[in-house]
Amino acid sequence: MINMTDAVRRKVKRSDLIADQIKDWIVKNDKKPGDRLPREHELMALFAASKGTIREALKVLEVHGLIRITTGPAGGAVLMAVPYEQCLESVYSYLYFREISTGQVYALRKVLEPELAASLVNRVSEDEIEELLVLAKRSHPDEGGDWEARRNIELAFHDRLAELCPSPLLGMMCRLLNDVLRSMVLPKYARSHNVDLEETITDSHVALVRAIQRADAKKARKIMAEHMSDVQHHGHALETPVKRNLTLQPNHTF
Amino acid sequence: MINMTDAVRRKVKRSDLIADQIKDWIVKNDKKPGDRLPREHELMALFAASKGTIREALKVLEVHGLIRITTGPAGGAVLMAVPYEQCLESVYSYLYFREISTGQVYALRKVLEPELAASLVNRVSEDEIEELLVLAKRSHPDEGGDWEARRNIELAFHDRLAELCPSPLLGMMCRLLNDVLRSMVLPKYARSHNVDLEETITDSHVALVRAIQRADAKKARKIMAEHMSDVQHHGHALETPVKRNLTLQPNHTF
DNA sequence: AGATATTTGTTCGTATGTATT
DNA sequence: TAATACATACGAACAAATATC
Repeated sequence: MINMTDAVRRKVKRSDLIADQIKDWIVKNDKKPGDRLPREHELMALFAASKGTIREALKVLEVHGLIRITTGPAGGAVLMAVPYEQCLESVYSYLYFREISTGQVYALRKVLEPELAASLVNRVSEDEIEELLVLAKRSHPDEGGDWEARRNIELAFHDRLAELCPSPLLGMMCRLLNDVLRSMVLPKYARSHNVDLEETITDSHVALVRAIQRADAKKARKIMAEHMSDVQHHGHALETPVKRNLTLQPNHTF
Repeated sequence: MINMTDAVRRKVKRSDLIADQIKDWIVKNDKKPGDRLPREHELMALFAASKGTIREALKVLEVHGLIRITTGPAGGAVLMAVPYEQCLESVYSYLYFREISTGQVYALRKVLEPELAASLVNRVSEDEIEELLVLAKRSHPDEGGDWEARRNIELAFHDRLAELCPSPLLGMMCRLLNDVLRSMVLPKYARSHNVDLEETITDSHVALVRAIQRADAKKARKIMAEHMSDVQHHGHALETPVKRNLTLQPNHTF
């Protein structure tokens, strides 16, 4: 049965309790990103705890990505909108001891990406359309680079779509799947240089951007659905558990 | 552009670096849930850091839910599969400063829950079928309890489905949406005692379990899709941003 | 550019609590 | 019950970073 009390009961340490108290303080005082938390010494007085304990409590918020701590005068803990990477790191930890197959990832992308595509209609500027077009064309096999680099560009295109998504939840889920694909599946991917498929991919991307530009949600959803079928059939061959990861690799830049 | 180096570069503190080193140690030594990490003193020697720094590093892993630290002899840090609640807490932090509408939540459930239903075919035991049936019937308006209690039972049914899902990713996403609904949307929900709808909901749940029992994936998907349309239309009226939360409430038990 | 004040970061010593044997 | 091995908490001192004058 659903029982959250176990998770809550596990918080017996003073630092964990104080972490929750600080969270309550944030909600209660309606603090926004950029606002500063009280200083360590003030927190020590506020919650009647020693420096070490307060620091452990702040560490909890910092690990969640809720605050950034800087030294020096005018330093301290400032609130911030949690960056996506922090969320990803937690989800990676969650998935580490669970078996994921490539088929499961593709199955999810198949239903989520079409929704993503449709959600972007009337939501992207002309500049962003242009940016997407450039990115889409860069994944064409004639553009050079090796096979893996082109796959990364392809995923970067999907990442950009997710970033532009007006629904934070949908955007997060799509980026999540992209990252799982990138860091866990791609390295195992058989290097099957299927040029026909690669051209189809590029064409789909371009057609998709055009549909979004024309504000044709129905067409955008359809193109993405077909696109997902294409890559699913290709990737489905390797029905293997994905490689596991705990730390984020800084290889995502290109 | 996608640039993970910022997130990585932010880790300049010794404790964060050591946390990553411990993660690498876990992956390298192929440690599994239940295995123990070296003692504090050994870790101090291994990574040449003081007690406080090691403690902060362990704190990072503990916040992610990757280890649980117990006191006493034979105590210390033991590895564990990250509980779902820990993942949820991170996602809550991620969503805290982002605007989410109820419509976005329902739109996602509409595409994910049917997949969840289909994924359960041939994956649940007779005992679990029986358990689901009991749970399904408990949400009937004749079963007593107030409106909110019945909504919670309804969500508990969906939670159980997600727990049984063979795909960790899909299961996690569905539970996530349930929790967002429960803790952020339900409290605002107009108490519209629509008895007809409530009976329809119970019927759908029962029919769904029967379809799963008959291993009829197509029917299961269809029933869930219609079910999602029903509740979406009802909940869609309140197109408001959802209430924000940072700490998990232990109210989920009933 | 350099000194200084302010704030976090790190370390140590010690005392306390807690679970095992 | 007592001895133990360990984590937890506190306080004080010092180190490092950084904004400001």
